[in-house]
Amino acid sequence: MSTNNKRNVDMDTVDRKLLIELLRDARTSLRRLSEEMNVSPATLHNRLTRLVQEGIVRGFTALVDYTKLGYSLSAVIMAKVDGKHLTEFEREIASSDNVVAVYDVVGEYDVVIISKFKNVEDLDAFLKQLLKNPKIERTYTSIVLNVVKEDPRIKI
Amino acid sequence: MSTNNKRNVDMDTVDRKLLIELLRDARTSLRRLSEEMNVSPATLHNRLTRLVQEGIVRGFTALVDYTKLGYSLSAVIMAKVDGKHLTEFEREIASSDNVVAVYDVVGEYDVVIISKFKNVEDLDAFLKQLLKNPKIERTYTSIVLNVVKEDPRIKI
DNA sequence: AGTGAAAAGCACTCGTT
DNA sequence: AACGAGTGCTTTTCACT
Repeated sequence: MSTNNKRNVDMDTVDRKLLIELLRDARTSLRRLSEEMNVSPATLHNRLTRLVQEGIVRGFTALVDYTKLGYSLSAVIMAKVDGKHLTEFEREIASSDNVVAVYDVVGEYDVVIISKFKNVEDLDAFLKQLLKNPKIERTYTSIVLNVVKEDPRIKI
Repeated sequence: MSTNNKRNVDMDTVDRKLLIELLRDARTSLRRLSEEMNVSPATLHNRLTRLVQEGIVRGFTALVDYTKLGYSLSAVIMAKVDGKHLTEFEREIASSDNVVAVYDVVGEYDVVIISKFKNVEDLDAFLKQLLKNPKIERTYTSIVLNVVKEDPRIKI
């Protein structure tokens, strides 16, 4: 009954180096990279197309300092949810504009939600909306005082 | 004694639209965008340079499906840390290759850590290393069974 | 699957307003 | 601060291997 159809993929040195460089700077030019790597630009273009098609690369984005845009408030919310409705609840919560991450976890709680807000009112409204959901048995909210690190990149 | 020198910045419609488009696709061309927006490519180029200089844009990256690269294990770790050493501890933990996020929170715990691993052994080693740190009074680890959502982009 | 070559597209700079 | 135009890069395609 798992819906997880992900599989690990063969990646050679070229794919790996390409991925590392795009993680470092998504706007870098394939041409310059191709010179460094002693392959043709066309090859890198093909490799990148394949990485995107296979879903290894989900897209390219700008990393933004949200505090400078007024999103000064983050929250880590843990919730215990009625098992029958967990998947539905997660889908619901993941579609929210304020939510950057949703993790299905094991332990005292079932879901961990990372969310961002412009002010206390917005966070309050989000939490109130959440709490009136009858699928939720219990929540624990940690208000984030300081985002020490937030970077989707890990060393691959 | 705050080290938070972040400030909110004036962003007009052009900045905002540029940012939204780069969040959507960081490899998009400024020229095409400039046509959509009825400004010159040179203006967009200047705007983007300014956004980067001001630190609103921290960089550009590829969004990667880490499960497809073998990082099938994530963990949400909460820690209660001796107050005197909190900042030092956070700096330490944030520099780890396996850590994508570190949040300074208020409540029962002081720090929330989001981390990724290839296997149970690596997670185990990370946790053991963490637990032998005398600054830590208490931890709570939630093993992530499923990453429902993980996307640094919020609607701005 | 990788390549070179060519055409189309693009970034970046600078002088002008 | 925004622009237009020019120069040199870059992507993308495609026929060939």
